[in-house]
Amino acid sequence: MSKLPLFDSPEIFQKLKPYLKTERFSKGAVIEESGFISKRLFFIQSGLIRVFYRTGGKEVCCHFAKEGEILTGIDSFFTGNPSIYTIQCIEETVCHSLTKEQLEWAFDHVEGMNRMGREFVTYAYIDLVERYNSVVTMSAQDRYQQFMQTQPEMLNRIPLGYLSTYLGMSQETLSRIRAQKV
Amino acid sequence: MSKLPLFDSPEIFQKLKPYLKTERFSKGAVIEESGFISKRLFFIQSGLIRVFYRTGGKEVCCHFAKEGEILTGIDSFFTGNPSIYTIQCIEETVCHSLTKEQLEWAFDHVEGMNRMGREFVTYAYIDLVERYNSVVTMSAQDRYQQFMQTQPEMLNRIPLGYLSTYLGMSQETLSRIRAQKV
DNA sequence: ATCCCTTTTTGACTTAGATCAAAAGATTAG
DNA sequence: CTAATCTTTTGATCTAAGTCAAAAAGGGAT
Repeated sequence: MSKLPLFDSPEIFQKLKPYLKTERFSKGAVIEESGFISKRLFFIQSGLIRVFYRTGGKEVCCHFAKEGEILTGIDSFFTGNPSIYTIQCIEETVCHSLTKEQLEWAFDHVEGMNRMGREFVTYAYIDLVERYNSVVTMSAQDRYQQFMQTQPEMLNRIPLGYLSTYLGMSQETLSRIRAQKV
Repeated sequence: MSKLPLFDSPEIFQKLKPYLKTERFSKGAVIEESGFISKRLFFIQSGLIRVFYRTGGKEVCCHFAKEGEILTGIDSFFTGNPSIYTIQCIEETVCHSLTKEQLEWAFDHVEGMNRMGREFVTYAYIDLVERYNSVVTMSAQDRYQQFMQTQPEMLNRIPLGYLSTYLGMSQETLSRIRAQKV
């Protein structure tokens, strides 16, 4: 869900600080379960998180967020409907969170916050458009190559089974592509 | 790119009115060409527009926008880089437009504008996530069914060749699906 | 170490959807 | 109205990637 200037913006960070709730989650911990209303926006201090949903008996990862990034069950958080997404830690993770009410308050009262929110979502949107286009027009192999080039450091951090669903291919296919057998 | 409350929000509309440039484009007219910086945000009064990019010698539609909706070469408009998208009218179209500078001004000076912008992009994002998930997890047939159910009125307005690339399948496949031969 | 459990790889087979090519229908212009 | 052009359909292959199944490789715990 793209980078957020929060950690780079001391003024905003100072203003939000009193409201931020800091927590540590262990590897494998589920932070938010699907079926519930997403109540928090998370600013990740350290660690790695995946967002996935279940369909046809399978889990499909639709997002990974690591240190310095932000995430939420965006559908639910902004609409108030139960979320289809489950948020789970891939690594031990420390993050700060803000409730929706606090965020709304911040949008109205913290100078630059609304703009930051708008810019954040805009970049998230642009990222997603690229990802969308890549599934529609590129081969599985090319998608993997692209991921490898743009986020090589993630290859060792994300389990293959999660990555394959994120890239829109089966685990077997990803394994074969990695072994250059395709 | 989802609905925008502009036309439903008389106050905002009144404030923006002096800056809006109204134009009529004929069917097939190219409003913005790829390779250039997208300078305008369009509020569509009537008609139908497609946004596409070229890849591997083909045109891939990534968005359709009709009356009441808003669009822009979002990547370029917000980042200032040359756009990869071309915006073209599928039907004769009337729209109002705002330059980036005017929009920025509005974000800072028109009450409720920043929020509107943020909400607009948020809904656009949520829509896109669904679309993304549908290409990753659904069959071509199911994607067509879904489109048919959610926007049946568009079926007669969008040429098949455009729709197929939007749905991420070949024109032949879409034709066969429509004829229930798949 | 050894056992258990999870993740990854490999193999054999199937299939959805692509591609290529050509026919049939629509539109538009003169 | 007819020619020219664009759009859609149909048919015959072909192939990338999925599925199913089993073997191999890693990682923790005891």
